[in-house]
Amino acid sequence: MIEKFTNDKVSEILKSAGLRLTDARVGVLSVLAESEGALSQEQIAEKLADIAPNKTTIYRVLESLVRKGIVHKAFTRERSVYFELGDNCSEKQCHPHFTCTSCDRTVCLTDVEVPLAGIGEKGFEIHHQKVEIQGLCPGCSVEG
Amino acid sequence: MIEKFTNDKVSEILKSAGLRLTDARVGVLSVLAESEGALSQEQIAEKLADIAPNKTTIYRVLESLVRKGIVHKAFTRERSVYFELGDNCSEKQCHPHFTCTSCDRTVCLTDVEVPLAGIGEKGFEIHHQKVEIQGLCPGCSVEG
DNA sequence: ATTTTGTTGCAACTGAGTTGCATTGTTGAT
DNA sequence: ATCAACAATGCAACTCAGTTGCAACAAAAT
Repeated sequence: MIEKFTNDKVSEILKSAGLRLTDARVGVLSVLAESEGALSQEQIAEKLADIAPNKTTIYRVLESLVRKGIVHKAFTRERSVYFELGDNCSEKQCHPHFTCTSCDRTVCLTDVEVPLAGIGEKGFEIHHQKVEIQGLCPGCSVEG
Repeated sequence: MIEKFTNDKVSEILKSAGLRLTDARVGVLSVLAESEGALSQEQIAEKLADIAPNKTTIYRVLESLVRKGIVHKAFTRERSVYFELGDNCSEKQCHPHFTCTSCDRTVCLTDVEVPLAGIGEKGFEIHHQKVEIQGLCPGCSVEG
């Protein structure tokens, strides 16, 4: 598997965003870069057991990264927020997320495009459009 | 303003869903029917001050209504879930919700259609697609 | 090296939503 | 109308993701 982000790349991202280079930030960003899908604070904490940052720190790191647009809040499940890198999203739209109601897994549909809602002429200015889909994933729809 | 649902209509909906007719259920359903937008448990409780059902009851009523598809979880904001009637949604898609990042209001775009993601040939079976939009509402985008 | 300023850890807190259980209300059969 | 069966309710205690205040600390600028 190809490392999406080298350590140098992570440093560069943080620097150019005007964020200080700290172990926690590098850790969180690396974990998100290596993950297939979005992760909750708890999942990030598990993967950072070696540097074991406090959960408050992880939340604050995520907050700073979200503010800079580097990380997105992908969706909320079971009362927890799931975070992911914003690099698989176009300017105004995140890739859709599909959650299977049978096997309960969530999949990132990074190659799927859904057009922006046509609400420009009504005076709305779209900054960000998010699509969430529920249904049966390929595996479960065959079995059913 | 036109009452969307008469009391008889509410009774009928509950009966045909196989749900018992109780004060709490009629209350919650009426409140949602009369509301412009989605409401949280707390907002529903405020509007039901006359019958003052316990918050547990409201959560359980909402759960039963969601299970029957009468009510939808529209979106999550500030860690609370907002509920609305499912009657402004087509079979497989809810109307989009727009949240203004300036005035912080959320608007139901009931007349806006966004096509379903084209993921059928990949084996996904879409049951429900939800669209959330952030940006500036007509009022705020003029001022800015 | 020192100052400035942003970051971290800790412990205590918040509050939306949940759970178990005793009580009450709805419904359908008699 | 009465009653049994079962579903719905209220209450109090709980859960747990996320937040807050503050003191200690570390990164970057001088």
